[in-house]
Amino acid sequence: MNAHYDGGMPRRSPEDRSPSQVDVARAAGVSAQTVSRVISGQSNVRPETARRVMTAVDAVGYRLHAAAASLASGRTRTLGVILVSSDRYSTSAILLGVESVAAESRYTVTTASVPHHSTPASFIEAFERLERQGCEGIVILAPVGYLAEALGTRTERTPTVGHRQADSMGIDALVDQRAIARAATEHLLELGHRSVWHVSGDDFWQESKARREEWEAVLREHGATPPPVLPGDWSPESGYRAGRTLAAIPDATAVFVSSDEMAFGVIRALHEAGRIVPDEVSVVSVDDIALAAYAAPALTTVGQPFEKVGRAAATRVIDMIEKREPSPVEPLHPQLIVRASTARPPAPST
Amino acid sequence: MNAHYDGGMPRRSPEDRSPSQVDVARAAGVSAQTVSRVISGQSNVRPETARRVMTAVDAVGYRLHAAAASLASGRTRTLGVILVSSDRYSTSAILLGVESVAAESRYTVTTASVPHHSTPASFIEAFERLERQGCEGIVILAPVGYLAEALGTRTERTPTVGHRQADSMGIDALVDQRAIARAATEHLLELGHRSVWHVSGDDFWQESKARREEWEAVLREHGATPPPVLPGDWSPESGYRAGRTLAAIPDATAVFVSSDEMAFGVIRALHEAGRIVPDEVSVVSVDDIALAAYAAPALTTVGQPFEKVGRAAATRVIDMIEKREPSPVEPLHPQLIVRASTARPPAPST
DNA sequence: CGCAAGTATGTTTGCGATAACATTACCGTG
DNA sequence: CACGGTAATGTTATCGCAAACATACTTGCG
Repeated sequence: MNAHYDGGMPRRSPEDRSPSQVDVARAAGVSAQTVSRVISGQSNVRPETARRVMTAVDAVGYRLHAAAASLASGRTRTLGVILVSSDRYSTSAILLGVESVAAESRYTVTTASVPHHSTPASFIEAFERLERQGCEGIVILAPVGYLAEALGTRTERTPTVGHRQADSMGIDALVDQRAIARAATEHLLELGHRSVWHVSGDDFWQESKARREEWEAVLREHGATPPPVLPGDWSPESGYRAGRTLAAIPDATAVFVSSDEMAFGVIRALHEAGRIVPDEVSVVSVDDIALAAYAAPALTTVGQPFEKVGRAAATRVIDMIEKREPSPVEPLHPQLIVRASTARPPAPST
Repeated sequence: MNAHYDGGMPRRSPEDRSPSQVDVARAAGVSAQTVSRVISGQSNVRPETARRVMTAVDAVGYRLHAAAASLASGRTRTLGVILVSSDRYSTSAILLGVESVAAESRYTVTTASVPHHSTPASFIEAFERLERQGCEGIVILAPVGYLAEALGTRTERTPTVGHRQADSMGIDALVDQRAIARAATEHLLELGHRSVWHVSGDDFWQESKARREEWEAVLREHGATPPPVLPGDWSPESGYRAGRTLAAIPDATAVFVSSDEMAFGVIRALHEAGRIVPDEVSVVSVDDIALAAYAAPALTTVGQPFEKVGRAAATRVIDMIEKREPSPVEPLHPQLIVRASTARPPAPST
């Protein structure tokens, strides 16, 4: 760690400075303020003048000095993204969505990764780092359950959006996690399974809880008693452990697994125990990662429109920052993709 | 797209301003400049004074105003990262590495994603966007072959790491891609296979080419003629297509696949064609993603230390920015992980 | 025609930090 | 003990831009 970040650098000499609005102004024969107005797209400028300024901008090769603009205006036009650096796939797709909206609105995106298995402290650290860096809004791609609580009033200072559900805690829901659980569970029930087991995600994550609750609710609606939850943590390993447990339960004919990656583990455990998927046990998971179609058997899974989620999240924070009415957002529906890991339950062997 | 990004915002009134170095100075009974010196860790300050200042910093809740510092010093302390938004999942691990080094050196990281299948133009666009935003250095997590060429002299203005530059600067050079190909190919040869086929990555990527060349070289060293390359693009789908081709070739008993994700596709195609992995065909791939151990069969693969790659890349750009001697970098060795997708070749069926 | 209400532009000031320069305090030495 | 040198601190100018305020120059309407 560099305790001292800078020994000081000499000021650049005036000649090699990059052109400023003053230079543009001179070239265009207007005042610097008018240049500023043209650059920031204000309206009270004659089109003819604006054109002259833009020509001068090109001529002298002017580029807005972000720091100066920020200092003068008190705005940084920066969005922060907190992402969990894990092997989970959704992240980069969401980030792409966030960035493209940000770029359209002339915002910059800075990121703060937290390691895969993180404590509340690392999220707080990341959040504060982004705040320190002057982010005007923050998108959290890891709405861990305790997050709203851990972050406390920080989210009041800085508009914050999470891409998944955090019930009314200021981090808004974008994709309906309950709909995911419902689609998955009902699919299995409709195939004729009497009950559905569940391998949950890390309890840490809010969405994990939402899915579990909805899975329970759906089972109850259909008159089934939810079996105990098999706890997972999103990793394939945890899926494998859950799968071993499950394999030992002859009655179990269907599982709803909270992520594709865990489903890989579950299926392997089942396979090793000699239980055939989907003939003996059906598996539905969530995410539709690229590999889902290449599992053996190919996974039936509930997909989420990740890039759109990112776009929606960014749109929302920007609305909050600029205190606008929330823009209409196209609904983000999860989608069940039926492949080969689900089937009708086996005929009772009696 | 918001053509006009700002209608103008009123200046904040003096009361709700966050504390500045002047406020700290007042509280500590020193000059603002001394506060600045303490904050930026310069040496000519009595320890006692520094302590008083730090106490005052805490007391008034001071935080450095990045934009102001940037304007005054002419430095932004910002690193840009260009990343290809794909399901490939090395990305987030590398990003984490970059960020942690950046944070240690008090740099900020901003990202520019480009879509999965991108033209040179989108890279240039991303690069220029980062330059416009004032990044002092750029890390490109997409060692695309043509990139050095496409970027041209831009990389002279802004220190850049990540593509081949003088053959020693690139990400691809941070981890020896040839060593990866060698480890994989020799492993198969040592098992007794006469020849090894190859499913390549996207030709677009520099590392893809390096691996292919080394695979050829190793085969030649062992007196084998390299069979034609089966072209892939990193996606599981492309692996599947290559796998179908491969399945139709009875002689083929071993493949080196340039990514785990493609290996999933290859194995599925082989399986569908009734060719058993590893009994009839051995498969080695690259990356060691979390799911590699949960493929059926578990993948033998060559792992890369992604996070360390990120750390090394960031360390290097920062060295370049600050015109220091390159810091010593711990060597980044790929590692062969033998699991269940490789075996001795089948006995000749004659 | 005269005056209010805009519209387009210019002038001045301030954002918060730091580089450059100025000053003071303190040291050892011939 | 006067002198030069260095370490610690203070003073001033400046970075590039946009807000606030000031000034021309339009337009519309009674």
